[in-house]
Amino acid sequence: MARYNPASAEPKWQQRWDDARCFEADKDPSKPKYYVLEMFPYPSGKIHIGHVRNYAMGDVIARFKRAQGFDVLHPMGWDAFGLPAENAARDNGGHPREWTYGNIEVMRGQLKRMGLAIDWTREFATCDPEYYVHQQKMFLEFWKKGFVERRESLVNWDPVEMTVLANEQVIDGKGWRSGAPVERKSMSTWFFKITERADDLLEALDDGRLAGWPAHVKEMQRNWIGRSEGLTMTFPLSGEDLPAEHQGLPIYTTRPDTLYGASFLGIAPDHPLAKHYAAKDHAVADFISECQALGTSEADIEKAEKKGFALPVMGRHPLTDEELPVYIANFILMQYGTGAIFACPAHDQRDLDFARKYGLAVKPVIKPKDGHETDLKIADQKSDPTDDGRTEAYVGPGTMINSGPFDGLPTDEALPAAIAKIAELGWGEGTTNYRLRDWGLTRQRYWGCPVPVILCETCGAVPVPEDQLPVRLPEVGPEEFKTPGNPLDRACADEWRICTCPKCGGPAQRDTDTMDTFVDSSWYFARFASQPDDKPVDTEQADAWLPVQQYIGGIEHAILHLLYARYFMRNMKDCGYTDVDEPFTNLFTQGMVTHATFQDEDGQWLFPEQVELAGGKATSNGAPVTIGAIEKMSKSKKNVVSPEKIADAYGADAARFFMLSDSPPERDVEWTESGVEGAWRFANRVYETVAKGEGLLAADTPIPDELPDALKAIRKEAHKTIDSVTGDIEGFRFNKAIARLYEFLGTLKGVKADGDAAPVAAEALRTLTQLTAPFMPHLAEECWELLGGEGLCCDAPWPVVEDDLLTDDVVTLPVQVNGKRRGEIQVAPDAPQDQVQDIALAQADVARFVEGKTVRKVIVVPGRIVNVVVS
RNA sequence: GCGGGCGUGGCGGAAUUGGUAGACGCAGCGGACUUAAAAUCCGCAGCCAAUGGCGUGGGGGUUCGAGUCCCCCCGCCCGCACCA
Repeated sequence: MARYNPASAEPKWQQRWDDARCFEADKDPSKPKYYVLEMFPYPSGKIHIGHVRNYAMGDVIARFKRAQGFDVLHPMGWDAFGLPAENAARDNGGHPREWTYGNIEVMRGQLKRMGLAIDWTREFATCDPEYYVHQQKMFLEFWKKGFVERRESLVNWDPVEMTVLANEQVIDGKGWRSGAPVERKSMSTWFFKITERADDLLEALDDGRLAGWPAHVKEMQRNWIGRSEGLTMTFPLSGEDLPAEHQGLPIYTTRPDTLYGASFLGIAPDHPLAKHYAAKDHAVADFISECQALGTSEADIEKAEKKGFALPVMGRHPLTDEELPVYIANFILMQYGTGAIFACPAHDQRDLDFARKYGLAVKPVIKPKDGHETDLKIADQKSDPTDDGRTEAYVGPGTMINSGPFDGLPTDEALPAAIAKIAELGWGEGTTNYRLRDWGLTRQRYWGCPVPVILCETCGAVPVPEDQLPVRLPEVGPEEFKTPGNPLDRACADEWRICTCPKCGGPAQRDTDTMDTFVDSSWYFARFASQPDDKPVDTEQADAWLPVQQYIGGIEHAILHLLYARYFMRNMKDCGYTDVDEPFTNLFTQGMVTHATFQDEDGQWLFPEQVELAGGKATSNGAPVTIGAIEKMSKSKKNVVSPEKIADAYGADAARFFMLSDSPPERDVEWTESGVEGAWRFANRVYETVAKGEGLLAADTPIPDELPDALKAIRKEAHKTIDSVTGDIEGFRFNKAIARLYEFLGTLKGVKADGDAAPVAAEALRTLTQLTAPFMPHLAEECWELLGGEGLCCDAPWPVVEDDLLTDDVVTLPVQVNGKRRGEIQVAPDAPQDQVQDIALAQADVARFVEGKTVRKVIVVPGRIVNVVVS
């Protein structure tokens, strides 16, 4: 018998699908719409196996939903702007554009080889001017509406990439790509005012709008937004040379209840007041630079010593009139709150550490709840009679003491009372604070979407008139990419950059910044749904598809991309482009593909294909090889496999199938050669099993109502398999769906396909083929053709379960004696309890353990289990 | 430190959510076919002192019955991290 040959079958069916335009969306308005999307790839050069897993998952959903009668949108495109293209031009010559489009060309071919059910008519790259022209238009619209603004601010400057980074792109004080320590620099750049939408972005996480998102992703976004309720209040300051603007110090606190425990005020090293004194006093300036050198990049910041510098000013407590010293303190962040705090050492650990170091007062104002009594000893201390000398701050709830009018109140009541009191006295008000910062959206790079703005000496920033859009990137020579920095800022771009102001006609320059690539990816999914020439989307058309019902991608985008896209969608809604605010109804974050690592005797990493595995030992050309940890595939450790080589050896179907078969999709999966071989074996067994029923579907014989038990059992298995595979696909349990397919294939092992058995075999083999189709679409078409099915398998409607075939006539019940399994009985599923009980007690294995004992109770759980309790 | 998640055979993982623990796959072992090997097919397979006992990181509890629920402990992973 001929074996299944993916090398010829796969291209053949891909061509047929193409010719029939099977996967183009929007063909049948009578069908319900379903939009499934995987995060689009960056055109780095070639597809890696992680892409295969990602797109295989989306493809299962796309094909499954299509078979279920949905009009499915499953598009593909390219997240094509970004720094690697410039780096490639720097290292290898050429232009970022050539590199990018060349890579797209290659990767498109590789993706097509996977046989994905994609509507390629909607493909675009974000570096296409036809795409970014609309992004520029929206930018200007957002600007007009006040969603975006240009402002002077301290930015995160990556000295290696020579560009600004968003806060989200700074990891441990280092650039997320370069790894270089980030510097702080003052610049005029553009910001999306995402903090204005912080509340709505936060609320949607909890109000059911994102019910289809994993809890941990929502939790990460919640933490990232970091909303806190508190009090902003101003402490009066007095001291030498204090300019008017510093005669009050605004601070932010989430613990206004501890206000009576204040013993000093603290400001961040880069606070304006600190700078004021730094200008006059070298000691202050030295201390500030010392703090900045320490930076936020210290890994063990937890242990970093609290340090401070006392300023020649005094604060006054508005409630108690006490004098409070003012310190520059290294643990205060300018970016959070007002960059200044009041410190209550008794009830904040950092404040306490600081107070102990500098001998400042520690005054408890909260009496801990019962059980914490020992935490508060009123001891004799010289500095403060209420200080008991402890080094651990009490941060829990309790009852207010030493707090004037608040004495006796529980802390949760003292908190709003303190805010009300301060507000009443006019010293401050209750405020909400966010950890989230506005999104600095521009980069000082060439290969990005140009900011469509002209900077005029007299008019300031002026929008490029709409009829002049898109502002295209100017052509610059390949040598420009060998120089660090932004070519748009250099003489090579003068012809483009130097222009006249559209407003006053005077001399002006273009903004040489380009947009962060996260802007490009914040709305691409909408453009997939609708791509008119004259506007970003046609609202009606886009909203017919949006929101994306199922979005699939890596957990690494849990914060950045997914938060930005949610934000951007809201801006688009306010501009009337859509009625949708949440772009992704259901989100699935898939795990990574990992692989064992191999090292030779010299510690050099080896590619998997350089290693022979036999009997648990690994060798390379006879030399011993150490098998290392199973890790995320990375070029540096060479633990990578090429999807192309796998497709050559086993076919795309086997690769896709194995990716989904071994682990739950949200977890990491280890790529193994033996695993993909298992998938290959499965494909062949399916083909050989189906081959027994050649032409059966063409015969189209009805299944008789009365069947022999053996044939009825096959029908039951088929329908149970339809039921479980359908549920497992819907629930993203692809590994379980595949286990069911293996099982079903096992039951069909010796199946007869002729005579009386033919109609049942036809149904069973058709079922096997169709249930396998979302995972192994090429094989399924080959089987479908073999069976004589009508048209293409991918067009056939999903099999429907006959419910009466899901129930059994006889069920096997385990029987326990005192909770231990002793035997089993066979009864009708609806047998009366006392009958089941009698049968159970009569069963020989059970009787043996009951003999000589008293039966106290018999528990019968219908259809499940029997438990006999004896003593 | 805070937040989230997890811990089941040699490995990846199932277990209808309180009801037969280990489905399915991988690796392993035995057999068939072959001169032989590969491939393929058939079978076995949690552990042990085996008609029984023990088993879901450890200890306790609730229950007729616990991988699943509750309490304590141990270990691992992820995110945030001097956020006032």
